[in-house]
Order: sequence, then C-alpha cells, then structure tokens
Amino acid sequence: MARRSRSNPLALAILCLLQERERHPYDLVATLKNRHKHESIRLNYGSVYSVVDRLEADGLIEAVRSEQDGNRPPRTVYGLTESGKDELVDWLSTLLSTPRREYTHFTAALSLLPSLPPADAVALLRTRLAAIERQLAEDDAGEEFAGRELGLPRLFLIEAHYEHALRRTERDFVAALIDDIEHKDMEGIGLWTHFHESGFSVPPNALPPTNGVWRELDESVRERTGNRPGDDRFRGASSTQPLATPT
Amino acid sequence: MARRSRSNPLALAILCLLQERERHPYDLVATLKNRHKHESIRLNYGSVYSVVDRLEADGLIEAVRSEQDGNRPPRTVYGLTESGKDELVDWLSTLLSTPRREYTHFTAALSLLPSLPPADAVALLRTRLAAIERQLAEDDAGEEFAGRELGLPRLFLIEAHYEHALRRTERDFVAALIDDIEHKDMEGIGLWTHFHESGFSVPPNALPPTNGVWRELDESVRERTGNRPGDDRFRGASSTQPLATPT
DNA sequence: TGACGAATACTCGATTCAGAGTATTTGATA
DNA sequence: TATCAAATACTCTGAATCGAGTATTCGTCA
Repeated sequence: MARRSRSNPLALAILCLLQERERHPYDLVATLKNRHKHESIRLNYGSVYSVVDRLEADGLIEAVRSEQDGNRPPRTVYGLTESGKDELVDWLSTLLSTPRREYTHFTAALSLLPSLPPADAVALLRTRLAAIERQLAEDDAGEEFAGRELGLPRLFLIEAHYEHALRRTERDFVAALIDDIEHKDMEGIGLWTHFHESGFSVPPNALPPTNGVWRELDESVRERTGNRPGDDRFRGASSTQPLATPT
Repeated sequence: MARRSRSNPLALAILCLLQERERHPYDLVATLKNRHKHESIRLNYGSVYSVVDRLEADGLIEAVRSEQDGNRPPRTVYGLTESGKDELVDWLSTLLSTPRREYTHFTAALSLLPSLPPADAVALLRTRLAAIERQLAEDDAGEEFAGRELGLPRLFLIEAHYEHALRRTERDFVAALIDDIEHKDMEGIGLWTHFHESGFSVPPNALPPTNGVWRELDESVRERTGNRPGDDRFRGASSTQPLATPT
C-alpha cells in the first residue's frame, strides 16, 4: 500500500480518540474541542468527515454500528482497527522523534520584512509586541485557572506550556529586533532605509552589481554562474513581444 | 469584492518579488529558492502556477508580455498592479502586527503525548533532542558561512535567526520535559504510567468518575452539564443496531 | 560527435480542505 | 404554550494543494 499522506494531524488525533473507545464523528469533534485540542490541531467539520472517510478507506478505522435518535440523521460509530493502532504508534513516534521543518505565518512575514520601509516595520512590530505581552498575561491567568480551579495535571497541558515558552521567545526576539532596527544596529539597515527613501521599493536588485547582496549570494551558493532566472541580474535576453490577448 | 483567502504566504512572497520587477513564474521559483525563501515559505511548482492564476484573476498582478526562447514553452511575464501593491502592504502589515494561532506538527504531537507509554515517549524525545542539537550546530556553522564568507547582512537572515531562537527554546523544553517525565516530576505521571501498564491504552476515561480528569474539565469549562457527546462520560443512550452493510 | 545528466519550464489530476449551508431537537424565556 | 436561540449532526461545493510527469535544451566528457 502506498504510504499515507500524514499531512493532517487531525487524522492522528482521531486515531488517538478512537483508541480510547468507539465514537461517532460529532463526538470526535465535541471531545477534541472539550479537551482544547483544537488549539493545537486545526479542526473543522468538513475536515473531520473527509478525514474519517479516508481513514476508513485505508482500513485504519471501521464502522462498528449505526445509531439513530428519532428523526435525526443516523450516526455511524467508528472503532480503531489493528493497522490503525500500528499507524497511530508509528506516526506519533515519528512526529515526536524527528524534527521537521515547520512553516509559520510569522516566519514567512519576517522573511519578507525588507519589503516594507523600516519605520513602518518598527511600528507594526510594536503593535505585535503589545499583543504578545497581553497573550502572555492571559497564559499565566489560564494556567492558574487550570491548575488551581480544575486541578488539571500538567501532563495534559504540555502543549500549552510549550506554546507559552515559544511565545516568550517570540516576545524577546521581537523586542530585540525593534531595538536593532531603531538603533540601526544591524548590517544592511542603511541600504534598507536608503532604498525605501529613494523610492525604489526594493533593496537588492537596485544595488550596483558589485555591491549586490543577492548577486553575491547567488555566486557563492551556486556552483556555476550564468545569466539565468533566479540570478537577480537576469534580464531575459530572449525574444520579447507584447502580450496581445489576455486569457 | 469578497476578501481574498490569504492562507498561502507564497502568494505574498510572489507579490513582494513582483514589486521588485516583472518576472515569469519560473523566475519566481528560481529566485525564491536562490534567496532561501523556500525554507520559510512552502514552495512547489504546482502551487506557484495556481497561485499566480489566482492573483491574476483577482487583479493583483497582470501579464505584461510573453517571451519565447526557441522551441521552449512560452513564458508569461507578470507585473504588480496598483491593487496588488495595496494588498501586499496590507497583508504583510497584518501578518507582522497581529499574532495568529500557528499550528505545528510538533505541538500537535505533544498534545497527543499521553497516547504513548511514558517510557516510549522519553526514548523518542531523546532522539529528537539529539537531532535538535545537531541542527543547532549546523545553524551556527551556516551563520558563520553567510556572515563571513558571503558578507550577507543580518537584515536578510532575520527569519533564520528567529528559527534559531525557536530551536533553542525547543531544545530546552524537550530536555526539561524528558527530565520531568523520568523523575516523575509532573502531576499526572502516576496515572499515565498506571494506565499504560494496566493495559488500558488511554488514561482519562479509564478513571473512576470521581477522579476523572476530563470529567472535571468538562464540568468546569461548560456552563451546563448533561450526557452529551464530547463529555467523556457520554455513552449513547439512544437506540443501537448493528451495522448491516458497509458502504 | 553523441550520449547523458542537469536545468529549464511547465501541465495535470487526484486529493484534501475550508467553511457555508441545512435540518432537527432541546431548553429557556415570554 | 409559542417562540427563539443554541446545540446537534451532518452535507456539499468549490477552491487549494501536492507531487508526479513531460518535454526541451544546454553543457560536458568520453
């Protein structure tokens, strides 16, 4: 059998819940929300039903019975199969033992930061910093609540603690970044400022070739040189005609 | 016009590149890889072409001309429109200023940790820890290289520095977690161990009601009580018949 | 000079997903 | 007792995504 996709951790969460006992789809959703798993795993109805179908098609879960309450739509109750149990252990083990590249929106935004003028960037990062501080305070209050009021053991809050630690790192990083930009305490800021002030909206390729930041990167990173796309000096020496008809 | 989806940061990256100058799709891909943006933004061919189509349909970019080199497939060169420029600034500003929930595979895995026996969890986390340490060492070497050999300003490596900081946090967290589990230095570990040893693969609902962790959570978090799905005491009091025909 | 691998430049189809929409029931309120 | 909001339990559709596949050309090395 071709390897399953494993791209959506919701499928893994479902396997875990079905390991506890049999459940119908709506019960899965309700339980996940109840346990606040939707804060660490993307969850919505459409996904649940299609993921359940896929798991069933792959033989990892199976319908064990159908229930009906009055006139409501019948509910199909699912249980874990043997190979489902195997997949659960293997998948979860891989996720835990092997770091993989994680893509986040904020990292993406940081990598595009030079596309905004430095002053704007600082203002926006300040707004973010304030929001993070608020969130950190809420985290503390929430932990207080879970620990004291609910008596919820730390074991069941591991992911919340981890996210809290990440958030603190984010706060420190953003604060330091703001400082560095403001005090021009970072290589490249002169260029950044200059190019936005002089009306070129983008730094790298506006540089004369000899100082071209990206050019140097291109040269060093690639074994061979040449006038190729991706090389920022690329200007298309091929035949060019105006585009006549749009699609 | 209905608000654009903004779920795929690749579209934002493309807007940023087109702000620099006009490019054709393959040039976009090559440039993104060249600048190592594919390490912070998920990138593959299929996505690029469909994202470009979408951006064009939304009027954020437009085809400016078509080039052809000998017998190769013609290349359509795109440029940024005025509303594209607006969207770029607005989208990037939002990403920077407003924290949003970020879903990662590792956080998902942590939230499902109790589904494995504690001893297994510790072993897997140790493997991860070693991999993170290796990665951290590579980060240092890579930074050395970029800074010294390439003279690449820190401004263009912000995202790499941020990921490095996150990785250090992850290392510390994982190391501490291993310790806590091993020294049973965490509330809930007794139960966790017990339930895996006694053959119940899952802790929460195996508890007697009076000590039920999730039950208490359910009670406290929800305003009302009752025998409903998602409540872990739920056992389906409705009519039940065996499932006759599978689909 | 001819063969082969790497790079160029996409195309296509099969999943996968998000989220809006639908219909029923329960419980609180007026 | 009628009504209305909230909760229950999905269904459907169109969009987004992924990755494999295709076809051409260039450079290099025997």
